[in-house]
Amino acid sequence: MTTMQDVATRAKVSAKTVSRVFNDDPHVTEDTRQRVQSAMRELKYVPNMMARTFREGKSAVIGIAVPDVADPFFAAVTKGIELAARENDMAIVVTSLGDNPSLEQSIIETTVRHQIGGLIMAPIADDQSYLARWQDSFPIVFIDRAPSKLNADYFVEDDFGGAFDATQHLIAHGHRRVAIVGDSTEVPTTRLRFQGYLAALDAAGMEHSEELIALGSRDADAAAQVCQRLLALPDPPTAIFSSNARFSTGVFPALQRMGRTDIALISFGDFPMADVLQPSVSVIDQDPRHVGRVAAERILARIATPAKRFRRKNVLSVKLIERQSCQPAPAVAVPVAAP
Amino acid sequence: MTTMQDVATRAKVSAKTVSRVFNDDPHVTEDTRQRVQSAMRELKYVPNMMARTFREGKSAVIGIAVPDVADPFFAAVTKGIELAARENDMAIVVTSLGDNPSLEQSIIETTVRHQIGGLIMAPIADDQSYLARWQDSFPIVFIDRAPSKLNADYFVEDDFGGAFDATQHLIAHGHRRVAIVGDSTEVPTTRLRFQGYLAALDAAGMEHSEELIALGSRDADAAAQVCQRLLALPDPPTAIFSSNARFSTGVFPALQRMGRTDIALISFGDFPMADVLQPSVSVIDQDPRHVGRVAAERILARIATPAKRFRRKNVLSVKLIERQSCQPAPAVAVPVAAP
DNA sequence: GCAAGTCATGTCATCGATGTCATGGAATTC
DNA sequence: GAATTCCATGACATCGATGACATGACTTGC
Repeated sequence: MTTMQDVATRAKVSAKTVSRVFNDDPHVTEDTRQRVQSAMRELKYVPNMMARTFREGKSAVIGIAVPDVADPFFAAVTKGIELAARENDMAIVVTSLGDNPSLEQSIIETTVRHQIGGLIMAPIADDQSYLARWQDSFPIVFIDRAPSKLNADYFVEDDFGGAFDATQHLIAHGHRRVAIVGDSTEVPTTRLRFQGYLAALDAAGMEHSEELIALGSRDADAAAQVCQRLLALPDPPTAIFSSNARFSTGVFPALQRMGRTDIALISFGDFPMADVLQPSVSVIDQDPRHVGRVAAERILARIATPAKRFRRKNVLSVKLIERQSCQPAPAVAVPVAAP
Repeated sequence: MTTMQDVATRAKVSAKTVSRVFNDDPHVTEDTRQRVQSAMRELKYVPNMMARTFREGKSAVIGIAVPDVADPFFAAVTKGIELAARENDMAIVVTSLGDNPSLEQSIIETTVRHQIGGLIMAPIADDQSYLARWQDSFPIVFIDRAPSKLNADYFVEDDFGGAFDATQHLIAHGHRRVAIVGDSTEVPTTRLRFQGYLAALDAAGMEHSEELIALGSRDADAAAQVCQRLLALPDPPTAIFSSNARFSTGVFPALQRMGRTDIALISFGDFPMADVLQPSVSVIDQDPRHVGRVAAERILARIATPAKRFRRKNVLSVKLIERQSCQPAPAVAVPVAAP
């Protein structure tokens, strides 16, 4: 690895002058500039990022911590962050938090040791107070879920509104028995989506029925089983609102295996191939790439102007993509007594 | 940020002694050890990774460069690398190379500035000779494609064998008109898959027909159009071998839009939801997570034992996952003259 | 013609952790 | 009791880039 000193020696100047040339300092004569530049070329000089940022005390790296980098949603978020970061010459270090909330803190602390210049995370635990002491070292932005027990910037989707729209969409198609499938309401995101669901039923003057509320599944497989149970009810749902994309990839095949593609389905969160399934699945799209971009831009803005004030809470709108999975409910939805 | 010096001052020792305590050096009395440790706790000391690795000249970070982090295949590879890296206390910095080969070098050079401890990349250009000068600074491992004009470790899937198996599978189901859709044969991976395709036809004693070779598409959309053209032929294919997963996500919907789900399809590379599409798509599975893991393990092994010799070329086996998309060819495959 | 200003370049210190060597006291050996 | 070894600890230099400040040459103004 050639250093500035190597280049300096070759160009017969001091290391400082090489630094000046490298950083386009105007106080260098054209002559020396030429000499230094050709020395750099000959020695194939590549700056040691780490030395620079070590000195600055802050690296040109944005840390990203999400539940799972391989999840299509977070992979797209990562892409969005990466593109925005690269435009500003920053790199990204990525970490998966997994699904064990108790590991969150130690994973984050490991990431933080790398002297990151900013952190973007989608939390999985319900207490981020441990991050407080880093807040004045580098900006922290939360995505997907708001932080708990910590004041920090966050960008979340409009969970309530999206769920409301999704449910309303089903109702508008004539469905009166609408089930909701999702994970635990202890997850704030899910709680909001559940509230949106209830609000939409309420707005339509409908009662919600406890048996159609199937929250608390752990994963896509569990969600699939829950569907079976729902459809076995005496008075089964004609439509299902899947409150997250990961579960939808379990719910859809389950419906298919049971031969019940007549059941309407709408998913909070788009997922791969949703548009080419039979029937294609209507979704509430969250535009993950955009989420990543705005989060990254906030980090960059906070780095550039630390004093400036920004809005902490940011709700990103979602939009309903209508496909085929929400056909009208069968005309004879209510069991009628024999005439 | 509290430094070792801060801790030292508080514990009334030198920074060096704090360093010793931190690194479990036995030459410290129990008494001082206690004092230092409590000082560390009180000040919430967290080591400055960057200072350490700057001194060492090499960071505890593995660089990953793939065409697109959001692509499900590479997202899964990344996950595999991450898991293996984390077990060894290494972080990962991820970069997307995009699809413009001429940018590869500059993107990689930007990544390299971060003093990475190793590099795992899936190249997109056809010349990696520019990496030669870093080869003795840190280990480099290629995945998915072998490097060009550079000697380095690589782990590739069995492109030839997988393509052979896929094609043979179609033939075994009675197909005699088997088309291949893919990108340019300038891509080594594609070239090998094409050769596997030809070899399988040959092994079955079949001639290949030029009109069924539809290579050179740029993206999934182009591949979709190519399918239309294929099916419009006077003597159209009854089966299609899609030589990469990304294109399959274009080919499948195209067949569906044309109402030609009777056409058999097999994809080199699994893709999300392939198992729940109608019909579900048979694929050659590459196990991306495993690819990531073995690549990371090689990097770690090279770091741990630089002198040891390893096998450069590593071909990972692939396996055929049979689903529904390869039904037998229609019995009346050849147009017959009216009796 | 000389003081003040301008400008190219260099010297030194710094960021935090740690390897190298020095120091000085205690323990051990003959 | 003197010589030797051991051991805890500290002082200093180091990694590479760069900010603060110094230096010395040359220009400008009156």
